[in-house]
Amino acid sequence: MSDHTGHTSSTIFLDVILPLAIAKTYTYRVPAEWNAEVAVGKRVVVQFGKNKIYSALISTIHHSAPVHYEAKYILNILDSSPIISPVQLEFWKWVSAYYMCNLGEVMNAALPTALKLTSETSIILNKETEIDKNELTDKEYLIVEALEMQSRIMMSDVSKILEQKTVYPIIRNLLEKKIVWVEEELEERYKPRKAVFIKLNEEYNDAGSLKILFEELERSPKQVDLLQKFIQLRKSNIDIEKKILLEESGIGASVLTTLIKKEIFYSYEKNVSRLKIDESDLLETFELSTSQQQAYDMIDASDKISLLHGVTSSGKTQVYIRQIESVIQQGKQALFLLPEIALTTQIINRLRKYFGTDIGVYHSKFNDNERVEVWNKALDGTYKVILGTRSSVFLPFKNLGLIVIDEEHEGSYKQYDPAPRYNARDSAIFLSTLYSSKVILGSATPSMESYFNAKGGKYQLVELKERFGGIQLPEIMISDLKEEIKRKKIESNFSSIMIARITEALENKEQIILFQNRRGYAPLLMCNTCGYTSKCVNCDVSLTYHKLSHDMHCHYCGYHQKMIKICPACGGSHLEMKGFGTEKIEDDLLSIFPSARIARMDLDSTRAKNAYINLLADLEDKKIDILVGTQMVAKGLDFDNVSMIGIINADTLLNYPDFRSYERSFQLMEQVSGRAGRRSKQGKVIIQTYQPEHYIIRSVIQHNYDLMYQTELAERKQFHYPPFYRLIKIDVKHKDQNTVQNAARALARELKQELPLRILGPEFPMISRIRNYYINTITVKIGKGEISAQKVKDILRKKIELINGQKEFKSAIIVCDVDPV
DNA sequence: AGCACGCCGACT
DNA sequence: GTCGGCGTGCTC
Repeated sequence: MSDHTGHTSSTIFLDVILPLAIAKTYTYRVPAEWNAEVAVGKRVVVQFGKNKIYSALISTIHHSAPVHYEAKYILNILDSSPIISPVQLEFWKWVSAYYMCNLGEVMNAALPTALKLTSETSIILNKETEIDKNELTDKEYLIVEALEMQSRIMMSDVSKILEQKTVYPIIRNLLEKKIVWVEEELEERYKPRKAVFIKLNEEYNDAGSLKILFEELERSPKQVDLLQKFIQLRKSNIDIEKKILLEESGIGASVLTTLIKKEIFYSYEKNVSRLKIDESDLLETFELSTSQQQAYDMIDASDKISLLHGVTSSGKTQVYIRQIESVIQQGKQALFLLPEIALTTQIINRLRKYFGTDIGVYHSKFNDNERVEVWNKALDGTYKVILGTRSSVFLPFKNLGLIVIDEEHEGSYKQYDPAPRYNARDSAIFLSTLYSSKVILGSATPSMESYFNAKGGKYQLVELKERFGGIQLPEIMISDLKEEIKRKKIESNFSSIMIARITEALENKEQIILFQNRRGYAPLLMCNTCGYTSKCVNCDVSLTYHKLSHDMHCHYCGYHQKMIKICPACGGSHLEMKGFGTEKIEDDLLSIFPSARIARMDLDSTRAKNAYINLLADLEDKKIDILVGTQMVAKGLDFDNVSMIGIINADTLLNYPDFRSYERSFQLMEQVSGRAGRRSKQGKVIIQTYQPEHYIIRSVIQHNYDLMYQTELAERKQFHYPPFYRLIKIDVKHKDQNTVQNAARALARELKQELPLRILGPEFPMISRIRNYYINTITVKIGKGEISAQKVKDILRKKIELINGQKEFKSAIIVCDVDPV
C-alpha cells in the first residue's frame, strides 16, 4: 500500500501541539529510524513556518498522510519518556474547551518555561562575499559594522541597533546580496546542575589494602587527614561531593588533586537537585479532636466532593494532613492547592513535619530549572504530596488520589490574563474526575457557588463549628452609631464601647486591629455653599483627599491633583471633608490614645519595598499596639496577642460593589473578626454600624453563614449574576469609548428580554471586578474613524450570535451554570 | 506567535 | 516614486 506521496502507509505521522495561540494541531512525519521512539506526551522539535523552530508536544500518532499538503519531518525527539500522560492531555483539552482557548495556550500555562523551546534567529556574516561598503545603505552598514565586532547578532538586537521595529526587509536585502547568513538556534533550557563527586579507587576497598595505603601516605599528613575524612563521610553517604569533602576536612584542593593524580581517588560528575531538602526528622504527631474526627470520617465515607466549612482556627489543616496520609498509604499522590505563595511558607513548614521529603512545592517564585525538577519528581512519583499555587494543577501526576483546595473562595485561583483564563479550583475539580480522586474544598467563608453545590447536595457539606483546642469563638458586639450619636457619646469616629475596649486591651498589653475599608484621609470633598463635589476627570468617581501627599487622588485610575481650597463651581471657601479613611482614623487615634504605638496598613503605607514585611514583623514583635488598616488586615495576620478587633464602619462593607455581592462583605467581616483572640483567651470584636439590623451584620454575630447565603443567592439569581452564568468579557477596541459604552449598555437592555445578559463591553470599574469569573476575553476591533452607536451594536450583536452558536453556549455573554464539570 | 503579502500615507 | 506603517492570512 502506498499513498500519493509515495510513502507506505506504515509511515508514522504525528499531530503535535505547538506552544502558540493557534486553533489547530499540525501534522508532521517521522523518519523511519525514529518510529520506535515516538509516543504521545513526548516533545519533538519541529520547524513551523518559514524558519522558526519550536518544541511541540505529540498529541496523536497515526498513519494517515495528509492529502492537501506534504508533511514536514520532525527534526528531533527531545524526551526519552513522555513528560505528560494521556490523562493530563485530556485535562488540557478540557481546559481548552471550557475556557475557550487554544491547546497551545494551555500548553504554555501547563509546561514550565524550560520545557518549551523556541528558536532564536541570529545573523552572521557571509565570509565568502566581498563587501563593498559603499553600496550599503546606512542601515545595512550599521548591521555589517556590528557583525564585524561580534560575529553573531540576535534578531531582537538588530531592532535595537537600528532603533526600529521592522527589520526583516533590511535583513532580507542583506540575504539576497549574500552578505549575511541566517541561523536558527534552539537551546535546551533546562540544564541539570552538576556536581563533582569523589570516589576511592576500588583497589583499596578491603581493610588490608587500605591499611597499606595509610602507611604509604604516612609522610604526607594532609593526605592522610583527607583520606580519613573521606572514610568517615563514606559511612553515612554513598556519594561524596568534592565541595563537601574539602569544606569538612578544611584541606586545600591541591592535596586532593595530588591524591587523584596518584589514582587513589577518582572524581566524577553527577546531576544533583537544586531543590533544598531540609530534612526535619521531627515527625510530629497529633490527635484529631472529636469534631475533627467526625469531619474526617464524613470525608472518608463519601464519594462526593467535600466542602469543609470550618471557622477560623478550627483545625482544617489537621484534617487535610490525615487525609493526605491516608492516600499516601494507598500509594497515591495528593495535591494541596493554596491561593498564594505568601501562604505556602507557613504551611510548607507545617507539612514538612509530617511528610518530610515526600512533599514538593511548586509556585511562580521558583526559577525555570527548579520548576522542571519539581515537574520530574511529580512525574516519577518521588513526590507524594505537591503543595502549590494554581499552576500546579498541570503537574504530571501519576496517580492522584486526593486534591485539597484550601481557601477555596479565594479569587487568586483564577487566572485572568493571559489565556487560559482558568480557575484552578474548578479545573482541579474536573481533574479529579479523570483520576477518580477525592476532593476537599476548605474555607472559613466558602464561595457562593461551592456553598450552593453543597446545599444542593452535589457536594457534601462538612462543618467544623468549633475552634480547635478549646479556643472560644470571639465575642462579637454591635455598636449602634445612631444611638451613640443621639446620646452624644461618640468621639471622632469611635463609639464609647469601642474606646472602652481599646483602653482595656491597651491596659492588658494586648494588640488591637482596627479595620476601615477606605484609604486616604477623606473620600469626599464637598462645597457647603453650592454642593459641589470634587470628581475625577476620567472616572466619575469622587476624589479622595490624602493628607500625606496633600493631594486628591482617584482610586480607580490613579489621577491626582492638588488639594483645592476654593470651590471651582461657586468660588466659595466652605469646603468640607466628608467621610473618613485610614489616615484620618490613625490621626484620631493618636489624639485619643497619645501613648499608644499606632501603625497603618494600606496600599499607601505598604507601597515601599519590604514595608509590608516590616509591618508584620513589628506586629509580631509587639512594637505596635494598634494597627489600622484596609482589607489588607483581613488575611494572614495570625498573631496570638491580638485580642481585639474593631470594625470602624461596617456600612462601607455592606453592598460591596462586587456584583452587589454580599458574599464579599461577609467574607471580609468574618475574616477580620476571626483575627481576634487566638490562643489564650476569648477575643473581642466590635462592629460599628448605622444599620445594626442589617442581616449581614446579624449573621456575622450569630456566625450564621446560611442567613447571608440565602439572601445573596436570591439576589444573584434575580440579577443573573455570576457564578450562576459563565461570562465572556468583550473588549471593544476603539478610541471613542463613550460611544462604545453607550452602545453596549443599550444592547444589553435590548437583549435582556431574551438573554440573561448583564455585563457587556468596557465598563471598566465593573469589568475589573468580574475577572474572577470570566472564562475568556474576546476582542472586537472596530475600524478607525467615526463610529455610531448603531454600528457598534450591530458588530456586538453579530459577535454574540457567533458565540451563541458554539456548542454548549445556549445564551450569549452570560452562559452556563455553577457546575464546571 | 512570527512572518509574508498587500495596501496606503509621508518622505527622499 | 519608494520606504515603512499596519491590517490580513497562513503556518503541517
